[in-house]
Parts: sequence; C-alpha cells; structure tokens
Amino acid sequence: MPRNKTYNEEDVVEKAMNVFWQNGYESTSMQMLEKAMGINKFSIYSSFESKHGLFLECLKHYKKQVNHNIDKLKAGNKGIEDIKQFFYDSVSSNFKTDQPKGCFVTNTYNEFSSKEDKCINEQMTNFMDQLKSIFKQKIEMDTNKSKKLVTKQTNYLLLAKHGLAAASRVNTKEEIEDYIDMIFKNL
Amino acid sequence: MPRNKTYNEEDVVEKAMNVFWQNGYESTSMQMLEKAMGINKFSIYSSFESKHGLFLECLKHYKKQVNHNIDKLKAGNKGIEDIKQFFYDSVSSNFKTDQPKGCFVTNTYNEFSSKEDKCINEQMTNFMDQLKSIFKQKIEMDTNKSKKLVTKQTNYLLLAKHGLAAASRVNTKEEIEDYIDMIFKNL
DNA sequence: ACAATAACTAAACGAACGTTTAGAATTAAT
DNA sequence: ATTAATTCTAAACGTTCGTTTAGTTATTGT
Repeated sequence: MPRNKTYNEEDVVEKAMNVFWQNGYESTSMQMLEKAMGINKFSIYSSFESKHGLFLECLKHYKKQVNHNIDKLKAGNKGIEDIKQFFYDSVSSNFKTDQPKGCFVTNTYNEFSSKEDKCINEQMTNFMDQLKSIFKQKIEMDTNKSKKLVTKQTNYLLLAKHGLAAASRVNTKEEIEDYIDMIFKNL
Repeated sequence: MPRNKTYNEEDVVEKAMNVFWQNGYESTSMQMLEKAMGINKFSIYSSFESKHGLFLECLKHYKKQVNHNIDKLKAGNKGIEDIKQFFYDSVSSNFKTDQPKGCFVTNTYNEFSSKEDKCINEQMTNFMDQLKSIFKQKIEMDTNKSKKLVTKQTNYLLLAKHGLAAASRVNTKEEIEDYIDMIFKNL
C-alpha cells in the first residue's frame, strides 16, 4: 500500500563508499553523505540505521567489487606470478579515477587500528586472512620451499600489499610499478 | 614581575605527542590533551595557539627524536646495510612500549594525504625528501648500478619503509623482522 | 608592602557532529 | 474516493568539538 523508495540502496551505498573511501570514516560527515548519496538523513537512517551501519555496508560493497580480482587470483595456476598480477590489478583500478584513493580496506585498517571496533576489526581480519591463505597456497606451489620460507614469504607479500595500498594514494603509477617489480624480484 | 609557568613546554609537547601518535589528529580531543599534558586548555592555547599549532610542534619534536636514528644512518659507511639497520632501529623503539604506535610521520601522512593542509604537507614532504636523498646516497655507493636502478631501488625502499611503519602497528616483531629481511634480499 | 603582570581555573561560546522527530507528500490497496 | 502505510522534507535534538573569556591566584620587581 505504501509509497515506494525513489532510490536504489545499492546505488546509494556505492556513492557513500566513494566518500568514505576518499576521506575515511571520521572525516566524512552525514552532510557530505547526504549530498553524495542524493537522499537525506532520514532516508539514510531508515535504510542503514546509523553512520556506522552504512560504513559497514560500504565495506561489504567494496569487498564484492574486489572479489573480481580475488577470483582471478584464485583461478590462476602460475603461483607467485598470479600474485604479482593481482598486485597490478589492484592498483590499476585505482589510477582510473582522477583522485587515487588507495585500497579502501587498507585505509580503514589504518584508521581503525588504534580503535577497538569489533565489527570493523572482524571485517578487516576476515579480508586479510582470506588474502593470506590464498597467497600461501600460491607460494606453496613451489614444493621446494621449506615451511618456514613459505610463512616468511607469505608475511612479506601481505605486508608489501599493505604498503602498496597506502603508497598508491600518493605515488605515481611508475613508482608503484617499479615497486611491484622489486617486490617480486627475489621470490 | 609575573608569575612563572609551572610546566615545561617540551615536557608537555612530549606528552601531547604520544596522544596524537596513538590516536591521530582528528580522534584526539582537547579534553584528552588536557588530561595527558596535565595542564588546562587555557595554558595549551597560550603556549601553542591552537590544536593545529600544538600538533605541528609535536611533529617537530618527533623529528628531533628520530634524528638520532637518522644521524646514525648518515654516519654509516656500509651503504645499503646501513639502511637495513635503520629499518631495524626504526621499529625496535616501537616495540618498547606496550602499545605499538607505528611511525608518527607515516601515521600523519596517511591521515592527511586526502586533506590539503599546507603546513602538515610541507613537514611531511621535507621528512620524506630527506630520507629519500639519504637512501639514494647509500645506494649509489655501489658504483656499478645504473642511474635507473638507483632510482628504482630508492623508490622501492622508501615505499617499503612506509609499509613497514604502517605494519609495525599491527604485526608481531617476528613478522616485521622477517619482512625487513625479505626487503633487502635482492638489493 | 604593594602594585603590576602573567598563569591559572572554570565556565561559556558558537559551530558542527550524529541522531531523532513531527508533519507533509505520495502511493497502493480497499 | 478513501484509508492506511511509508517515504520524504525540514527542523530540532542533545553532545561534543575547538576556542574564548571573565575572574582568581600566585609571583616578581620596586
């Protein structure tokens, strides 16, 4: 019987995500979100309960998007070479936009690392663990490597990815590609 | 003729720095600063003009502290090996405290990268440029390297340092040391 | 001792924050 | 056409933010 929503929830989440992605959680105000999403506070709250709830939804939306890259990574059969390609894929999407925003997960990771937000931290840990286990599998494809070396290289690549994401906000494409090149030189 | 200050400015800057370092700029309130510094808002404003002014003072104070590590790096004559030691030195001080806070400059770099704060950005650029030129000198000590390779390795180490600083807030000492080990494996 | 000066306390400032609420507008079923 | 339900608009909510302002207290030089 009632009136229908004039907006699509996934559309407005996409728009909100870009604002959070660019500015981080704290520096994004409800006012900015209203403007970017094209709906007003009431609608935001009735759809997402709170700013925090909206942010979580944006994180999930982001994950869905990068799942394309993750799937490609999983599907490969070239071991470490697949990871390298994944690194390239991860940054290339970042340089399509006029204003590079890095990796949304990593940005969030940095912003929330000193806080104690259970929901956010769970999302972060999930994402990182997933990536870690995929990296590990890829590295293990070279059966010559000792267990210790596998662990070491896995940690190395995870931290390198972390640094890469942070750097991709402030460095040029060439610097980034040189960086990726160097990362994989000794694996 | 007048009354004297009951606090030492450098002492309270040190205390303020630790709060900013732990929580970042935005998430640190004047209330928290009052409590940590042991003086009240009036005194803070009369000494540092504003929250922003205090923050800049904290950044300068931090730089003074890490200058010890930088001097040691400069003084060395072992080229890249000196940089590796500098990496170790940079993280070791971080694990003395019960709550690792990463590198204050890098944290600030991350938080302010999407903002347009001239003063802060200048401080950041100065610091990074200084580090970059030192790294470059060290790498150039191996005269076999082409100009292009020197540039590549310099960028690589700078980004690696960036990633290291971010990681040192959330990773264990062992993971970090493995990471450093791997960074220098192919240089 | 006294006046001058500056550091201190504590309260209040306006603005912006995230959130809520009251009421008008719109739609779908009866 | 009417009614019930729900979205929308817009104003207001209480807090907290960074900052300022009176007014008090303490100290120094005369």
